[in-house]
Amino acid sequence: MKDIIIITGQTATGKTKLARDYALSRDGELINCDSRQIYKHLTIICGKDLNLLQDVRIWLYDISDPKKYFSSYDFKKHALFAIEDIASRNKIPIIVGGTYLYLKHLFYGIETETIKPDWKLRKKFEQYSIVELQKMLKKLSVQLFKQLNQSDRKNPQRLIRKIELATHSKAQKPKKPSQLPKVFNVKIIGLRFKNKESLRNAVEKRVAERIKNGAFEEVAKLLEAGYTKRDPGLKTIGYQQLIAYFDGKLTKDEAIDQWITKEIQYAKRQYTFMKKDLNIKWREVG
RNA sequence: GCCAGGAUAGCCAAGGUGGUCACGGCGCGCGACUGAAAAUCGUGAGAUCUCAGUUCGACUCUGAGUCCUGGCA
Repeated sequence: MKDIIIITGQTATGKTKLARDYALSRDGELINCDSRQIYKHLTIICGKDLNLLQDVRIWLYDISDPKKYFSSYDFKKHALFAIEDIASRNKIPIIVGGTYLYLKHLFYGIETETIKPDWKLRKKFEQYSIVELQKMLKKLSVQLFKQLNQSDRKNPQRLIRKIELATHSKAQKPKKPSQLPKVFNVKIIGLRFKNKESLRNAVEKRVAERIKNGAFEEVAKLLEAGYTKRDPGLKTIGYQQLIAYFDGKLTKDEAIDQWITKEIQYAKRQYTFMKKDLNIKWREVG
């Protein structure tokens, strides 16, 4: 059995640093599993720590354009390739990042993964109301609608995805999902904060640092280059708030406060999602 | 000091010829989430400035007080 180490957990817990330590001490290579660090040009606000990683190889960094959508399926494909490459050279793959959906997809697979996004369809239904989307889905497949929980029934993104599945299921039968081969001995480490205070402290400190490092300048440059708040890569905490500031919708202080708040809320959501995975071994920080 | 306006949850804020559980938004708590996930969504707990009066009943009307905002001095 070959070892593979996963380092995930809440934002701002120091995952990258821990991953680097492992990579150095156990001769490993990193695979990024942070849905934002996938993107080129997003550096300061999403915290690519290039200094920390000078002596370690990292995969899946800066591989997609912020205007392009990058899915958990895309991640899985790239990650499987990297894992195989790393392991074939007898090094240890170390996956690091807080995007649990990506990990979930990689480890446990997704049954409907062969039905790919239909952008024309998504575009079309974007403007539909919840009620209209629900009607549409019920018309196509009462079954799929019934399987949705209370929350998903009012979630436009998920309703649209289900409509997508319903309209394409006839043409493409889902094959067996591919996922991480069982030959690996997987160790998942999750980092989480001891309490709310330590989380808030860490986030505040990190935001202040990123502002000092040029967060505002980074956003200005992206806007100048033609990126907008609607681009997949920029639908990201930090960028959204600073863009609102540049648009005159928020004051500087409001933008910074909201950035911090959203980051804290995100950390909470991450843990809510991850704690259901009993394979994660938790370590507290803060 | 005078005139005018205002005081509703941690913050912003609607309301009604006086009558069951006072509209929302943000934040906060909890949760969902199988090709958008730093996304998207569900759900819960929080309030009528103080005192007195009118009334069967006042957050809503009257009076006094306190505080805030603008104008005049």
